[in-house]
Amino acid sequence: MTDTTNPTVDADGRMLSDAAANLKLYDTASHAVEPFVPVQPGHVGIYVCGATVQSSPHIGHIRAAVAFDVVRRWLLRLGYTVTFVRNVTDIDDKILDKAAAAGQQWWERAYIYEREFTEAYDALGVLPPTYEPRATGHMLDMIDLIRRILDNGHGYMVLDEAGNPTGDVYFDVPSWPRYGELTHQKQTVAGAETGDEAAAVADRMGPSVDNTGDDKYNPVDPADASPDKHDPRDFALWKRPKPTDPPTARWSTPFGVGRPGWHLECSAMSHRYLGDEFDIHGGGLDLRFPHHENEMAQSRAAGWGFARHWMHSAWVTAKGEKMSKSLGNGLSVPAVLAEHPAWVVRYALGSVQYRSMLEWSDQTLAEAAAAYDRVTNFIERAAAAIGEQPTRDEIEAVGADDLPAAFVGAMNDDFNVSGATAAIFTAIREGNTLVEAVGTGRCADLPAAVTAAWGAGDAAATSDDVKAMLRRVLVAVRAMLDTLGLDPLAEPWVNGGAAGAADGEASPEHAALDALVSGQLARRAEARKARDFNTADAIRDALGEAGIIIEDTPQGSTWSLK
RNA sequence: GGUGGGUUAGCCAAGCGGUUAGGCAGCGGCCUGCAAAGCCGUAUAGACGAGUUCGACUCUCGUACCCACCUCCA
Repeated sequence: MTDTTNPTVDADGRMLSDAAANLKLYDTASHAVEPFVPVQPGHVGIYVCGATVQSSPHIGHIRAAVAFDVVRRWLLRLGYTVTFVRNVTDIDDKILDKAAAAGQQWWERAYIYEREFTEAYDALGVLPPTYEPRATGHMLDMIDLIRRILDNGHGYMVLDEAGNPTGDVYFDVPSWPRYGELTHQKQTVAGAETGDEAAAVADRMGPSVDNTGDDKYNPVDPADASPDKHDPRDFALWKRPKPTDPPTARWSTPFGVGRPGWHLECSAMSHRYLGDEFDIHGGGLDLRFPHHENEMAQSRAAGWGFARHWMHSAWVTAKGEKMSKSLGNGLSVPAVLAEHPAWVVRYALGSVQYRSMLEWSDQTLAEAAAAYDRVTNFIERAAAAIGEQPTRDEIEAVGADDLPAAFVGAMNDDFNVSGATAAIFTAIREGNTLVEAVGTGRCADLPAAVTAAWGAGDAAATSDDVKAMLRRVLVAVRAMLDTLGLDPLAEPWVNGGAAGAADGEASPEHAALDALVSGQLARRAEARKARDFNTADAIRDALGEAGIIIEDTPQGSTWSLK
């Protein structure tokens, strides 16, 4: 059934939405928002740098994961198939050091924190990656990559006096004139040499070094400058063991015994799962330089096209400071989830565009909690008004072209989630108007904006027409929320204490509570009917004391947990 | 010093050369026995200085301030 002449249909016959043609991304390398064109029509390959599993995840780590989860979910809505790779760095100096200090095996520590990260991702509705490679599982890929770089003349081994490999292998930065093409850092100290394009570009932008050749703002620490390096910019591809490294952290290679350099891992793993050239490489902003610059140099020096677009997510700040600087103060994900519902945390993390700094504060969380109430109130009221709650299958099947244009435009504009959220709230407001119309039976005089957006044609006004409109709003709202990972009736929220299990089976506890509360509500309804408001208010107050909130509607009273 | 990002009303946060962003908080109204929820309306903006323009928050230049990254080991 595949129509290979139609570029909007991929190899699996999956339809790409019309909206997919308008997706634009900011690219770190070009510093511009530009149209997204995939390497392979209908398919997107993404590699995101995952965690170095050395300690518990904090809110800053998870923000990046949520940001790229939204990227992935929107690409899926657009109709793309997506191969999403997020690695685990499970061998690293810090892991070795911290494990040794804690009396752990390094792999023991890595596994413990890898599980914590996985639990955090799951709790916040971050979809599992298509592949989640560990660095230690890809030694052969790394060795192959080093060999390619050496063969191409862009790296060198450090030999001992007897001419044997020491285990140190460096990337030869001066041999790669395109070095700096991602972050455009100033590359030369002694002035631009001929042929160094990046340096020439950098030099045109202005000098970074004073007349004496010193750079007081960026001094090179002599202790860090290995005498084996040919150039101070060269970075390690492979590292000989430190005396303190345990025997289990040493791998034999043609270049000597040792372990991988940090940058090498991601180049090797991204190539294994995504091939020579792929669409998007993401990560936290602090990875731009040197990590991603070096990855790019390595992979391209190995002869691969590597990533076409670079996306970097910004910080979470606390009191204006980058989160990582204020660690140890209860902002680990488990600590935050102990105090706030997961949905609220996810909303707060995803409430601004990925390139904007996100200030983490009580107010951020309070606004997210208010958003939760507004969203779930609408979803419950709308479902009650139309007599059903659309299934998850129906929500997931909604394509980008069926969503409000304002939402699509915002998401296509480099994932402007603020604009997208505005579209959701606008739809909720219009949906609430329809809920009122159904409840009161006054269906004749709906606002023109509402019928224009959700009506099926002429401005008919029967109750069934209004319900049909409301159903469209409800499906669209939930699908938009789902694109942000926030449909309250999706996993993991639906079983995680979210109110209103309208789509699923109620828990036994909920059923028991419902029976008890319903009895009280029946008593109260009788009291109200008899205009005995003292009794009615007393019942409401008593339930309120127990954390149960009563709301009176034209269809009767409902309850929910505070 | 280099590189990148930013400065929008009480707070958070968008689009847009002239037409309501959105949310939270506030105020007025409707609905309600009273609430809650919801709906309608509404005040307070665009760091500063110049320029382009019939018109700039939006474009250009400059200034100030804030934040981050800067060479294995975020």
